[in-house]
Amino acid sequence: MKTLGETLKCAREEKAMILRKVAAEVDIDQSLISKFEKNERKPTMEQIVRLAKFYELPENELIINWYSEKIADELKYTESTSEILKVAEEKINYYKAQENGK
Amino acid sequence: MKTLGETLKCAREEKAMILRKVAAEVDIDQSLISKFEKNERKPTMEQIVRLAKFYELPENELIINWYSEKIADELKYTESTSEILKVAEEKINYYKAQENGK
DNA sequence: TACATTTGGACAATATTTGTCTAAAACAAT
DNA sequence: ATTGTTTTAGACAAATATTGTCCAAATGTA
Repeated sequence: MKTLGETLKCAREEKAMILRKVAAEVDIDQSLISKFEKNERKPTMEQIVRLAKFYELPENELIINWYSEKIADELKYTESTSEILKVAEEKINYYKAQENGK
Repeated sequence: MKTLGETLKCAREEKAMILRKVAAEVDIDQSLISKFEKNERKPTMEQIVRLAKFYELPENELIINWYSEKIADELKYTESTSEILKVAEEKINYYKAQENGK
C-alpha cells in the first residue's frame, strides 16, 4: 500500500524528471511538490487533478489515496477507529439514500 | 442511528431543561448549543466532553458519533466512499502498528 | 570543489471554523 | 390577540488551520 507521496514520487521518477521541471509544468512551487512527495503537505484537490493529468495517473486512485490519508490522519491517535469507520459508512449510505430519494 | 444533535437534544429533554440553563451550566452560548442540536455546528472535543459529563452520557459514544459524522460529511459528495474507508482503515492499522513497534 | 537537486523552515496570505450577539421566529398560556 | 418564554437564524468578529512562497541549508554527484 503506497502513500500518496510515494505514488507521486514514483511517477516522477518514472518520467525521470526533476522537481523544478514538474513544478514549471504543473505550476506548483517545487518545494511544495517535494513536500507532497514526503507527505508533509497535502495537495489540494485541484493539484491532485493536475498532477494526475501530468503524470498520466488514474485520478480516481489518487483521490482515494488522498481521502483515505486524510481520514487516517484524523483518526491516528483515536480509539474505537473501526467502530467510527463503520458508523461513518452507515451515515454516508443514509445521506446518499436521502439524496436519491428526493 | 441517531445523529449527535439528536442525542444531545434527547438528553436535554430527558432532563427537562431549557437551553439557557444548560448554556449557563456548561458555559457554552445557548445559540451554539441550539446549533449543535440541529447539526448546524460541530462541538469541539472539549465541548463534547463537557456535555457528556453534564448530561451523564457515555463520552465514548458521543466521540464515535462526532468523528463518524465528520467523516460522513467529508465524503458525502464523493464517490468510491467504501473503497476510501477500507483503505483508510488499512492505513490506520499500519500507523498504529508502527506506533507499537517503536 | 563546484554545480544541481532536494529539503526544511519561516512567514505571509487564505480559507475555514468558532464564538458572540441580536433580533426574529416559534411556541404557550392566559 | 398580547404577553412572556424558548428556540433559532444570521451577521460578524475572533481564533485556528491550511496553503503558497521564498530562500538558505542539506544532500547528492561529477
